[in-house]
Parts: sequence; structure tokens; C-alpha cells
Amino acid sequence: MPELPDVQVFKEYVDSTCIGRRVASSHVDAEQELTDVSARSLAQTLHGRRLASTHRHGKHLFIELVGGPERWLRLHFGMTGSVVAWDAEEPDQLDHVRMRIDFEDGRHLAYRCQRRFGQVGLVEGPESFVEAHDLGPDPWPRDFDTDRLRERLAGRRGAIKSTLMNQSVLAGLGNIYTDEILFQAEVHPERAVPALSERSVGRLHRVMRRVLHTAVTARGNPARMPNAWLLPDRRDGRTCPRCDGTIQKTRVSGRSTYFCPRHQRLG
DNA sequence: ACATTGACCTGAGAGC
DNA sequence: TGCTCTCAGGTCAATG
Repeated sequence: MPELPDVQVFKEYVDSTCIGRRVASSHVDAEQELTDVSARSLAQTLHGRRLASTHRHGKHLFIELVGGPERWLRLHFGMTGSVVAWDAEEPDQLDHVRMRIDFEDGRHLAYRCQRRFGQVGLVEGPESFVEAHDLGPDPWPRDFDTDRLRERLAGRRGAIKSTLMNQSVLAGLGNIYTDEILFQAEVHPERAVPALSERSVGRLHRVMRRVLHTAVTARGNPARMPNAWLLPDRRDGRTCPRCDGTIQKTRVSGRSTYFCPRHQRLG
């Protein structure tokens, strides 16, 4: 599900396939996904613009459109969204295309979204969007250090899992990578934030950064992730890839949660 | 202010 | 076979 690493991969994909190209036309069929903009005015804004750069914040991908008033295309991928680019022959099985951009040089870019939880919109810039939606800092850049994490967790009383997934605390972690980080940091998902030791916070920070970077290197593909990770074994009853425990499924704040009760202890 | 829960959506898979 | 039910998980609104 598109979380920070997946969206980072989408960003790098758009960078290498579409940046610098000019829009000839676009087809928008995303009535449900559109936020703050009509299909008509989105198509109008895109027309003739050049895709100049991209920026990612959390699970949001922003694409800068130059050649007019400052506007950025914002893509959010929900659970099932993705992007795909092609030149001549349209790929097979290209279902659920909600928006397609046709470039002057014959290339195409499609935004797909099966379950329609995604969002497409136009914004004045990434910073104003982040501020308006009260998104927390993105944990990907180098300057996201342990102190920053500690500061973001201050004052929180709930379970660590729901807190890490709260986009106004940190922007980018979803259900799957949060489970992965807690699994590797050996922290029980229901542990209350105030009950976390200083060491645990440091470990969470270190593991978080390593997991995100490794996931991007693996292109977000679970099959390419290390064997000792939870992700490929994220199923009830599986043997824990780190110890002799058994992976257990539970619910935390309404979200299905997988963890190893043997090395992620509550008490 | 913060935490929790349910609704939204669509397709896959389970169970009968 | 085919129907119905449950589940997945991103956000947001409503409620506690």
C-alpha cells in the first residue's frame, strides 16, 4: 500500500520518465478522487504546462507545473494507487486509470487507483499544503534525527502504533511499515507512548530510518526485502523470522496489526 | 488537545 | 457454480 517508501519510488519514477516534458493534453476521469478542483479546470491547467520537478511529503507526491501561475499537481495514492508511463504501445492490463497525461513528445503518464481512496488536486505549493493539512515532518530526510522524533512524541498518550501512523505526528508511515518498524525495534504496538524508554525512542528512530531506506532500495517490493523482516511473513500464525515466537494478529485502533509477542513485549 | 471508531471504496478470498 | 460475508487500509468526520 503506498506509504512513504512506495511514494518515494513513484517520485523517482516520475523524475526519470516525465520531468522536463510538456503536456499536450490530459484526460481526467477521477471525479471521486478530485479535491478542490473540477476535472475541467484540472485539464485546463495542465494544458501546455511543463513538468518541472517533483517533491514528496509523506504519502503525497507533488509535481511542479511551470508555464503559468504557480501550481503543483498533487497525487495521493490511497491503498491501491500507482503511476505508469509509456511511449508508444499502451501496456496491457492498464485498468482503473483515473487520469492520463499525454506529452508533446508522445509519452504518456497514467494515474491509476483501483479502490478510489486516492486524491488528485492542484495546490499552490507543497509547503502551503503541508501547513494547511497539519502534516507532521517527513522522516526521510537526514535532518530527521532522534531529537525530532522525541519532540514529536511528546505529549502523546496513546499507543505507539497509532501515534506513528498519525500523519500530523509524522507524515508517511502507514499500517504495514509501522508494523515492520515496531517489529524490528522490539516494541509492542500497544505500548503507550509515555511508557517508552529513552533507549526505545532511539531504537525506533534508528530502525525507522533503516527500514525506510532499505524499502526504497527494494523498490517497495516485499519479495526483495531482507528475510529477517516481518513484511514477507505478515500473517497470523507464521513463525517469527527473528526468534522462536509466532506472529500474532490483533487490532490496534481499528487497524489489523501483526507482531511477535515473544520479542515485542508489553510488560 | 488528543484518542478512538466507523464510513467510504472495490476486489479477493472464504465459507456454504 | 454462485451467492454472501469479511477483509484490506488510506483519510476524514464524528464521538468520547
